Amino acid sequence: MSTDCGNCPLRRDGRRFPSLTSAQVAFMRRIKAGELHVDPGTQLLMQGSNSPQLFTVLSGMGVREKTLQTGDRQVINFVLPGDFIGLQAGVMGEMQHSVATTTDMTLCVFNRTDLWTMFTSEPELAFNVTWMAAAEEHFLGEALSVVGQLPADRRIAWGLRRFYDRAEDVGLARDGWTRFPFRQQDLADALGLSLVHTNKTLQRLRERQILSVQNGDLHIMDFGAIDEMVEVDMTRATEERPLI
Amino acid sequence: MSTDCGNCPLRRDGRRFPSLTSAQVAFMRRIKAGELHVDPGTQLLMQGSNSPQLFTVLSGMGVREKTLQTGDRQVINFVLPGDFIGLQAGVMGEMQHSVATTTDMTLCVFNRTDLWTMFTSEPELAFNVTWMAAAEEHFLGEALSVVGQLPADRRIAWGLRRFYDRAEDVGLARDGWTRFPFRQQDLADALGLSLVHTNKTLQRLRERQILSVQNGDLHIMDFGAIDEMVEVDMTRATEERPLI
DNA sequence: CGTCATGTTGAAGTACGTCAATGGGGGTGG
DNA sequence: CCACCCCCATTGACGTACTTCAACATGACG
Repeated sequence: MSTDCGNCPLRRDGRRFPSLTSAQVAFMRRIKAGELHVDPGTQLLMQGSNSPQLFTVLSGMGVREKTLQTGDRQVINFVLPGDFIGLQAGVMGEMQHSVATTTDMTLCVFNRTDLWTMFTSEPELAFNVTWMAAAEEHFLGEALSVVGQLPADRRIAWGLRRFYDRAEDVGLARDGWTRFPFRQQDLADALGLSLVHTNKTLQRLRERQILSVQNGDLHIMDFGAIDEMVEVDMTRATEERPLI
Repeated sequence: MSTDCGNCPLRRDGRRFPSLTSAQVAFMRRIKAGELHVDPGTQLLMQGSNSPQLFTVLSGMGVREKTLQTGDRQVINFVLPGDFIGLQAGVMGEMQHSVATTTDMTLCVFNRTDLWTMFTSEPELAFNVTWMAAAEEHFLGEALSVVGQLPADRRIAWGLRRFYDRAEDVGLARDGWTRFPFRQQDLADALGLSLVHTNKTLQRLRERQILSVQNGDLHIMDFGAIDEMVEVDMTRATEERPLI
């Protein structure tokens, strides 16, 4: 049974997504091709492939990752509900990274060809797509700065703080706590660190009562300390963010 | 004297930009607010500011850079003719990085408010904006992978090869040669390396007859060797790329 | 002819990576 | 209920690619 766009779970409750006009809801209903449920450990989009689909994550988490020819892996970003994935293939013709799930996941499926329809008939939604691409571009510039310039403890503080904020935005975090269904290896690959060094640095952050990752839970214990460690501006847009 | 959009220098000759319909040219003429000429060393867009303008680079080069609170600097990307800058501020409200010139530069100026007009009246141009944002997102994901996973010599090989390809796309490179109006410090900051190590690594790449940077010129001597060093897929889109 | 910016070089320190072993929890099968 | 395995977290020892410091060289410019 497919979720109705007029009753999208992401737009309910305290989440930071704006509501749509009825015409926009009707449009989304029309282009929604279906719903996809997948298990943990599933490859959704494959590097080098040419997927005709775009997805919006309704629930569940995963990683966007890029595998180099040596087998080195970079986690580009963690994937959370509300994320729109596949735009690069939709726009550029071929995926240059993969998306893999780490939990059960439910996704909305759209056909790539309908993206163009959106630009001609629903400019506000099209603008939202651009907004999201620009937001992701901004995030990646920040990630590049952190990985390029900061030492291990600050990278980790930044990465987990950013994850927490994103989880909070979609109603998945409260009081410093959130689910973190990833391995230390995933975190290491996201921040350009080795597994061993990530493990040891995580331990010291735990001892310093700053944050802790255990049993798949992330606990931010000292927001102030992280703000001081992280050299980038962590202020977030206060406005609602779009969703496709 | 301002350049006419119908005679845009970027769309002439062997450059990889598509031509526009006459309606599109008329639209561009209408929203073009003016032209800006600046000297080397000029800050165009400032981190933390709220510029009401968007720019397309007509000629000249520079850097997009992010300064951390410690003073550490990350060069996010080199800026070349054809680049569209200011979208993040245009879409998200505030610049999170700066753009600075390293040569004389001429830019087309647009008002941010006209971006919305473009989405309502010229969907194809709006789609092009999204295409460019997705392309930049792709580039940054690749940069993150390289900085996160590869050793110094491969980072440099990747960075300079990518620069060469981009320069070639806009007709500024031939036979392995192109202008490179940046300091070693800029390259180091782009790749997350120290100046000293960048210098020594550049020297070894020169001795190995792979590439050389001297007197503001970049010379790619051995494309094949670079392809082997660089662990990412260097294939480029063969289609024409958009320009705003 | 001094000053400034950039490139170059050597020496010394360290944050990080690699290697390798251990331990624990959760499945699965006997 | 135990035995086995697999995946992942943890720990210690060791090596090194990188950073930092500091000095010097070069050319442009006024």
